[in-house]
Amino acid sequence: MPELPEVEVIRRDLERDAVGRRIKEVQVKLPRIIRRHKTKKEFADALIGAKITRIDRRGKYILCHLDNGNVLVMHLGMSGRIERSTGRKAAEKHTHVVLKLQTGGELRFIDMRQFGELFVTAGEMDGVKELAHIALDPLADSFTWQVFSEIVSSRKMKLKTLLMDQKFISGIGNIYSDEILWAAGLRYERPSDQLTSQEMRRLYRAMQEVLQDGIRHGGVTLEDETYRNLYGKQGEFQDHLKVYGQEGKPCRRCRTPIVRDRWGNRSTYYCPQCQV
DNA sequence: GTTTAACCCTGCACGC
DNA sequence: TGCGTGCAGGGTTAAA
Repeated sequence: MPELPEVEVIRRDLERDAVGRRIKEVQVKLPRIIRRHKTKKEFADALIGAKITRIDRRGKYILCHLDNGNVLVMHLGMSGRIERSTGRKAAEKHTHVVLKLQTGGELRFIDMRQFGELFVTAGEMDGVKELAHIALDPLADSFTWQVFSEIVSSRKMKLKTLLMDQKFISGIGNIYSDEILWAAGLRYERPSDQLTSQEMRRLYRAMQEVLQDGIRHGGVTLEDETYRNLYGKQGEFQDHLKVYGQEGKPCRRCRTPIVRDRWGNRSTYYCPQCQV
């Protein structure tokens, strides 16, 4: 569920609240979450005593840079979240990893569906090798209209597949891809190499605007309430969704009922009238 | 190169 | 009440 905007909201929270703090103790309650490591000890030893110096984001991955040269990489999967706690409140169900901080308090990794993961790796000059396949961030300054245009037009893929493919564009998932395509007035199955230059510009602008809007509204918290920010607050962008989850409701542009298609094993929502 | 399906997982809704 | 089934979905992988 967490996509680029939700992850960015958490990144900003962590930047405010975790940078400068030292990790005192690491508890791993579910080894599956640190599946890239052979043992809990290997994971914990790479973290204990280290100070968090910077928080970055690469697509849907959060990168906590440490003063020992390591990087703690976190992916929230579908239902993961990170909670800042004083440590006094009992850990809620599905709390799988706890990082206790030297100055008090702790960071808890909570994930009902266990698709999320944490791992520690050596930081390198040009990033983290495990994330080498993750494409440029669509909100990065270097992700220009020209770069986007080249990515889209040089492939023959359905637009939604392309938007969601982390190798080409990072951070977009099922919810935001539907919203971006609605904002651009384009159908999810349109071949990426057959857009007019006007359509291409609309798609680029829609991508930037929808993602920024998502961040501004604190991300999307659906009815399952799995997504919260670092302090447990829900997002508000679900109240601004134009198509995702809006099946049968009138399109905000043309009043035509929004349609839901089963596409692969995902749902996709669109307006059959104004998305062409 | 691109598409499709299966897999991982839990909670919930639904039908019988 | 209780059981089985299907669904939600991100990323990876294998097969088509």
